[in-house]
Amino acid sequence: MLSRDQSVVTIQRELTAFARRARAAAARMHPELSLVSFTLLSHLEDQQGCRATDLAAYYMLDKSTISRQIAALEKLGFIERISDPDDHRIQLLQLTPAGTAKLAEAAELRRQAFHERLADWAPQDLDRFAEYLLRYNSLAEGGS
Amino acid sequence: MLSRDQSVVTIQRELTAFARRARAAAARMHPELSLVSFTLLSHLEDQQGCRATDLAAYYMLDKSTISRQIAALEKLGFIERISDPDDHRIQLLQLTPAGTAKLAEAAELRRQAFHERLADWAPQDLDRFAEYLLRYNSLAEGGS
DNA sequence: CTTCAGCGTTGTATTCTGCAACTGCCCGTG
DNA sequence: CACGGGCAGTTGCAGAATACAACGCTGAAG
Repeated sequence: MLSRDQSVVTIQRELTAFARRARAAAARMHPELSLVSFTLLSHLEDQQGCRATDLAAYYMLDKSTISRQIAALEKLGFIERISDPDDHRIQLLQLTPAGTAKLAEAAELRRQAFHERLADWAPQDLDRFAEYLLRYNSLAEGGS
Repeated sequence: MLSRDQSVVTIQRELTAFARRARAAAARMHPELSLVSFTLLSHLEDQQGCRATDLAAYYMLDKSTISRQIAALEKLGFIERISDPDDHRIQLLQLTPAGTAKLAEAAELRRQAFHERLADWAPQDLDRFAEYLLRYNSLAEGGS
């Protein structure tokens, strides 16, 4: 077994390597939907809609970046803005049917790719890997 | 236990979420060294030097992108190019002492952050998580 | 009413990235 | 030996993503 420090270094290195390739890999899988767009749509689906500021906070992006991404996605017809009647500063962002469909299509491509890559894994290993990632990311949510 | 499909979907989602934040997180940790620069330097250290083309292939980046990154890192004095005497097309890229020091400094910051985040984990879980990531990435190396 | 804070947009500059064209070099074939 | 093809790397160019700062609008607190 690796020492604690070796394990941490390995985890760090491998997660970084993955992150480094994720953008290009996502772009190859579905050229029309960048990694950012894809994750934003996913988030909207999971959350059943949310505000632009929430997206910015969650993904550590500037609100201006989100604003432009949102504008592009709206122009494509994938999301719509619903003004909050109580507070006109707030826009609730939601997926349109077209956006839901597009997201499902991209997600299916990704799902297939992941399934292929993980085809050889034992179910127990998959389960544990998923659990570890969840645990890691839940810790990361608060800060760095 | 989760079903195989649930596990795969979770792995996909969580890896993507991590990738989405990695750049910003890395930028906050050491503003002088972008995620790309950091990973390139790390790769050079691990491999004891390699060619620009190898970096491009490994990280799925265009060779022009690598070329520019390399040029910037050379200008900063972090790497040096050594022409292969047998084949003048080839440049062996290597870390300079300054590059090694800079990398160590950034790596230490990252290592601390990871250690903190993983402080609560049992050694066995760390070991398995590291193993899973290695296994996943080694499969990914060839293609998507 | 006035001031302040929160949400979102827009202007501007920087950085990253890919594609295509180009140079220089190596190697195999005729 | 000359030539053509292929590999390594660079550069010109354009597009996208991003951050920072300044602004406008709205709501809330005093």
